[in-house]
Amino acid sequence: MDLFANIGKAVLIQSLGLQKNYTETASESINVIDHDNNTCHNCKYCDIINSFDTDSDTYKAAQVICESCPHKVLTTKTVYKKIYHNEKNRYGYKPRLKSNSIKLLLLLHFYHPDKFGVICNVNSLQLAKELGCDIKTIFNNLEILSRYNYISYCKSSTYNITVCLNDYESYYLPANKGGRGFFVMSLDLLKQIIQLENLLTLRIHLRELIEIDNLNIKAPFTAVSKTFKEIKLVLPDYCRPCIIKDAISKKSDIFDISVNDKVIRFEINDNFNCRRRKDECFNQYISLFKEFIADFNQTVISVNSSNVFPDDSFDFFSAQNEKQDIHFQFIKIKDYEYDDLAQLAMQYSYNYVITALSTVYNNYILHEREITNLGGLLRTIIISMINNSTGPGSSFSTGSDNFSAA
DNA sequence: CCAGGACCTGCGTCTTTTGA
DNA sequence: TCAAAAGACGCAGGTCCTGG
Repeated sequence: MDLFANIGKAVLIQSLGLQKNYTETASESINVIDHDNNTCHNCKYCDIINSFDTDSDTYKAAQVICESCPHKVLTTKTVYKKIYHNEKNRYGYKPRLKSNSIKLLLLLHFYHPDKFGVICNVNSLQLAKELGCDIKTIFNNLEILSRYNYISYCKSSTYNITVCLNDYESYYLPANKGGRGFFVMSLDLLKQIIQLENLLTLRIHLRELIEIDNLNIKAPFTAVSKTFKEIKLVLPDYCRPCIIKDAISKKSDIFDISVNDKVIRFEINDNFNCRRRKDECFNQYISLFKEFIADFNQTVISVNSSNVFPDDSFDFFSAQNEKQDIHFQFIKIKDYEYDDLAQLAMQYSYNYVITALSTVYNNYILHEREITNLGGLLRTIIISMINNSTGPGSSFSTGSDNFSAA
């Protein structure tokens, strides 16, 4: 399982149920020419503005002249704009899902889908274990997800299934090509979400997570406030305030929820603020890799001069066994390649990347074979390690990986 | 297959809000 | 201020989900 998964917002919102349509009046202050002052009072064009019909050519001509008048005085005016919100138009429609279907859909995203959204040979027993439900429930919900067009799936053996996340390719499209963005979910957050038993609690939590994520694009946000009315818009009709109250009274580690009067405030626990968490994590990985490479190159110097080999759990120096007097090379990594390394570590864990790097070292760098795309090469190696299960074990139980899932 | 529970719908009744 | 409209609540009964 991956440590982070990208989940399309359109799909997620459809699964939670579309918000009822509503209109919002937005106000905006704009600068306009103030004709009600002493300089204007003796002007012909001001007189026209005040007396002629706004549609007339004379009025429009006067407007143009006023616009470039050196004596003009500006004032601010508030204008109101009606904004229509229609999620069905924005995100498309699929039927609203129940608790286990939502959780299963999220969970599937963590089994490294390829770029088309295809996930091969997922063990359904493991899915059941992750969700804490019966395997029958897994198959029942796969059937529901498939019937509602969220996924396509088939059994590849008694317990293994192969899945395609139907809308996966649209997750990464820009807005003008129909992309609606994706939510970056950490494995930790998923585990918390799975703990939520009440369906409405689940829906409200996911909605607020998306909301905070959307706000985070512009500036860092840690809390949102909602009225009961606003929450009701995203829930089925029968959800009266008392039912919502009941749903938000269920404790979770994700949000600190406080209610006063008619406003409910959702304060997110920093550990689950994924976008911030991800940036932090990304930077930590970059410095970790830089540190590793610097240390490694130091080691190379002493290995080449003294022929004393360090304990090397990642097999960087295994070539010593095959050939005496080997001259070990430095690893040179460009700045943008560190970004790729960090990206891979986020997805597959630090240890996988270092193990893959040792393979590259032995097969490319020592043989002075040219590497055109280090990131791509490492990814290919990691994927084949995962498929053959020869990787460094479970990606979230390794010691050097302690901040990736914290 | 089916019992039991979660989730949802419709309806009567009561309360609050709206707007003339 | 008051009546109509909208909202809230609880209940009965239906549908869907879960797991033996």
